[in-house]
Amino acid sequence: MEFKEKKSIYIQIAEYFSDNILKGVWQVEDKIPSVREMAVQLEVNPNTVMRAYALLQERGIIYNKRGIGYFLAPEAEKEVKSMKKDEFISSTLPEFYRMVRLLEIDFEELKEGYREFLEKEAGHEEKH
Amino acid sequence: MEFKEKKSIYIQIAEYFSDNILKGVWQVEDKIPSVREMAVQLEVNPNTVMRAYALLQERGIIYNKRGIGYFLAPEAEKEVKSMKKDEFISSTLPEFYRMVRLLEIDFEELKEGYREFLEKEAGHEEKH
Amino acid sequence: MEFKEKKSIYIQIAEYFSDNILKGVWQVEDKIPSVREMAVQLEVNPNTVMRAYALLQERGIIYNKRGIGYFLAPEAEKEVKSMKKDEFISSTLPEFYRMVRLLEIDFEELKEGYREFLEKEAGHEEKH
Amino acid sequence: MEFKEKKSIYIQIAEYFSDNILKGVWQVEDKIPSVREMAVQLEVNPNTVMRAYALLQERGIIYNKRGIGYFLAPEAEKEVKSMKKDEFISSTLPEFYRMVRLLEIDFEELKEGYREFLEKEAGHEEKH
DNA sequence: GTGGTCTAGACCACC
DNA sequence: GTGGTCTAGACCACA
Repeated sequence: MEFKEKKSIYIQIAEYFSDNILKGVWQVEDKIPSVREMAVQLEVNPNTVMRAYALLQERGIIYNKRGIGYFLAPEAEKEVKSMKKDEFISSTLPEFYRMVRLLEIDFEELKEGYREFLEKEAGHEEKH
Repeated sequence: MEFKEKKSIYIQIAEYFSDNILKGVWQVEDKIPSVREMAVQLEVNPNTVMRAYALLQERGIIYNKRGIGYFLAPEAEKEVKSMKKDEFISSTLPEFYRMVRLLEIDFEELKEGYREFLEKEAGHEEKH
Repeated sequence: MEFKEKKSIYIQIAEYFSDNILKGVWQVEDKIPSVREMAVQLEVNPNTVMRAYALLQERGIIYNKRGIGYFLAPEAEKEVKSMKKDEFISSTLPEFYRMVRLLEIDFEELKEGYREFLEKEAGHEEKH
Repeated sequence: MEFKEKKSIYIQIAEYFSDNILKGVWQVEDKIPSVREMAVQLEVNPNTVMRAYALLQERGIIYNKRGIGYFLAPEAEKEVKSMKKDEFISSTLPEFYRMVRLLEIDFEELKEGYREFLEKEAGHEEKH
């Protein structure tokens, strides 16, 4: 996994989990990798993974069984979805509209671009 | 002018200028307020304004006449537009598509939302 | 390290790094001293060091790993060399030619002077 | 006359005078243009011209007859020459040697470049 | 008046 | 520990 420059790493890790839950890759009650394991895999400081897990736990997406590990919460998918939706409405969408307006971009172009985006992603999926 | 919590102030100041240039509020060769003046007006430290101006100068949006002040560069509008477009394509748009896809949002809804956004903005303009 | 009066300190710090890279003292991927550390060592304010580092980063000579520190960029030497060469051609050389011409200096003398300069520098190196 | 970005304007004005004296364009005891006249001609603030004249006077290159104007000092050429030589030795030359060494430039190339520089300048002179 | 540099010291997010 | 941002206040050169 590669990290983008701008966002903090622990946020990107948390998003990686959220996205996979939303995509249905992981199922409720699954055990998720331990902090140490994840840290090695991502080549990241364990503290950073810890922080990502703490964030997810705080939002009710995962929970902890002491001495055993972290698990996906029963409500995980619902939580993630509502969280993402809030984020989309309060942050992504306004910024998007603002830019479209400033740059006088045609909405139809964007629709076309989205179609291409979906195709490209479908291509990626097949690879796995 | 109010500042958002997350973005650094000097970035927001720079964006405030960029946006106004794009909106045609300011014209090429206009003198922009002095560092100190702007600092008083925005209730921030002069250093912070200085930093915003330095950023804008570096990007060719404003230029300096020594001992006199800062002025909008001839290429200001072109520079801002190309800069914003790059940002949109490399950052805003991918994030937007990603979210739309994850949340399985209908594109027609967004189009409708955009129409409302424009109306709301038009309302704001009239107030001034 | 001593600073000259005329040039700003942060520029001199940046040049100190550039020169050392060009001389091969530092190698690609080396970690460079932290901002605070450097500030103590040079007896300047951390902000001043920060400014120098920001300048070097902007020019692609160093890069940052968040929470860890600054490192020499893979392209550091190439960047520095092309930068210095540009500076030499656009600034140092024309000024030099202009002065030589005005003062009607013999080029052979300068060649001799350069030989002495190299010897003197070699002497300095041995001291270390 | 156009001014370079980096050097302060009043220094550039002073250098413009020095250079012309050294080139023999102006002769001892010539009256030089009044501050106001010069300011209009150069499209510059009179204060700036004043500062340049003050600098030249301080160095014994021009002198002032009250109510009449500024004149080239008898020793003007000698003064300028010694001043420039000092500047060359203490500033231009060391910087030049330093760069030549860092960039590992061949001295013969520079000699060739100087020949071209002289030819180009000769061309310019003829135009006048 | 203008910008530009620097210090001292604080606070924050991140790893 | 790391960088990054910001404030307050000072001083300087320049037009």
